[in-house]
Formats: sequence, structure tokens, C-alpha cells
Amino acid sequence: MENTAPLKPTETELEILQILWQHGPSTVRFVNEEQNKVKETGYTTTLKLLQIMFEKNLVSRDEESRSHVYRAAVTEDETQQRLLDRFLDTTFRGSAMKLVMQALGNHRTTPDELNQIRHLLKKLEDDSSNADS
Amino acid sequence: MENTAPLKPTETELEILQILWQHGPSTVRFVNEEQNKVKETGYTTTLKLLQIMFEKNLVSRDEESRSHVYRAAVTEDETQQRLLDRFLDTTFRGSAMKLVMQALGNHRTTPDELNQIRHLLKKLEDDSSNADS
DNA sequence: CTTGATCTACGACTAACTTCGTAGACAATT
DNA sequence: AATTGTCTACGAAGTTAGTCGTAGATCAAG
Repeated sequence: MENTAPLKPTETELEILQILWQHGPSTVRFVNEEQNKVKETGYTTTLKLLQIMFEKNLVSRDEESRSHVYRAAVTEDETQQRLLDRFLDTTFRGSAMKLVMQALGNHRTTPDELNQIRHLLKKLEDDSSNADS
Repeated sequence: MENTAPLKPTETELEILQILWQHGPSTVRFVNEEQNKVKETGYTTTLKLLQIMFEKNLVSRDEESRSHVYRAAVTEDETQQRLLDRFLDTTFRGSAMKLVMQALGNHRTTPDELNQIRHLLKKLEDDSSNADS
């Protein structure tokens, strides 16, 4: 077995990753307290999860002090991308278009955000104009 | 207990729903054959799944002929919307923007599709101008 | 040094999802 | 009427995710 193997996080694992991404390296206790803000969770439950995630190389940990400090071993962006690809496949049968339309259509988007998207569109358009470098 | 309760389909259930959405009402055998194009699946496995989905009211069935005919009891759109909402929450922490950006950024989108999105943006803009009603 | 708090490690239990084997009903065919 | 094939129903086993209890180590006081 090798490490450096990025897998698909489960629902709960993702919640924990979110916490680590938001707050940076954290102890089990901190992660657990954050989790409890959303949903009652026993301390050892959080611990176990983090240990499993450690096995899977989803997180790394610093064992210097008695209470280990865990940090995300995968970035938020790459994980989102991975999950998005999968989701696109299974739920929208690969049609990024349809997904975007539904996402934009059904969630109030601020004018500012709409502008950001417009900029992206512009950029995509330009990129496709002058094709390969 | 009541019926008319559309829940979150599991991974496999979603695959079956995709088949029903694509091909319309189908027998177990047909669904199973479609499934086998992607992944070897025993006949009774498919049958069982459809029966469970029937219990959950994800599909309805016509029992006239000996081989029942199943049809999706939830629409593709509403299911996609429901799953998208959930996905947006868990993976993108609610930021439709970020999701759209990633989706557009990492999947080649045709100029035509870009146009469609542009139209949608326009429409969203207009809608937000003249507020309610 | 004893008590109590906090930590890791680990095993076990539950619940949900998926898979499949087997049995019985029903029909078509020999 | 026996054989063969296809169907539904159902039960049971295997898998994975999530939960938590308990034991043992470590530390900080009293």
C-alpha cells in the first residue's frame, strides 16, 4: 500500500474537511466542538473519524503534543472538483450546462455574483478564440 | 405512514431512475439489461431495487401483465434540483457561484452553450430589476 | 502519591445499501 | 400432464458508514 492516494470522502468526512479548511489545523476537541454546533456528536466519534481519515490520507497529523493536531491533506479546490465531476456524471449525466442553469436559476444570485460569472464567460470566450497557444 | 414522500435516492437508485427517465416505463428485464451495459448486475438485484424504490414511492408500477412495468414517480428536474441543493450545501457550502465557476472552468463548454448561459444571465438580471410579482 | 481530567487506540454495535439465492406462481411447449 | 423458462416475492448475507464504550497513557493538581 502506498500513501498519496486521494479518495472520495464520505458525507461526514467532508463535514470534517470543511472544518479543517475553514479553521486550519485543529485538535480533535476543536473539530468536535465545531461539529457539535451543527449536530450532537460524541468526542470519540470525531476522533475515530479523524483516525480513519488519517489512514486514508485525507488528513495528516502532528503528534508532537499529546493532543494531535490534524490538518487537511487535500485541498478544498481539488476535492470540490473531484466531487463535482462525479456529481455531474451521476446526477446530470455529464451536462455541465444543465447543472449551471439549475444552479443559477434556483438560487438567488447577487448582481455582483452575476458580474463575476459574466467576466468568466468573457474569459472563456477569449480563450476559445485564440485556440492553442 | 403516507405515500407521496419523495426521498433522496441512493447512488444505485439514481442509476435506475436515469434509465427510466431516458427510456420511459420499463420492465425489470429491460432495466436490468440497461444496467448490464454499464455494470454486471443480477436480475433479482435489479428486481429487488425496483421493489424497494416502489416502497419508497420513487417509482410506480403497472401490474397488469405478469411482468410489471415500472415508471419513475419523480421527475428528473425535481430530483436534480433536490440533489443539487444538497450537493451545493455539503460540498460548496452553499456558494452557487463557486460551483458554477468550477463547472464552467473545468469542462469545455461550446460557444453555443456559453450563449445560453448569457441569455440566462440577462434574464436573471431583468427579473431582479422589476422585483416582486 | 493519589485523584481527576483529557487524550489515543481499539473493538463492537447498529443501520443502511447492495447483492443474490431460493421458492412459488404462471405460462408456453413438448 | 410433465418440462422448461420467466416472473415476483422474500429472506439472508456481505459491505460500508457512523456511532460509541471502554481501557490505558499522560499530565496537572491537590
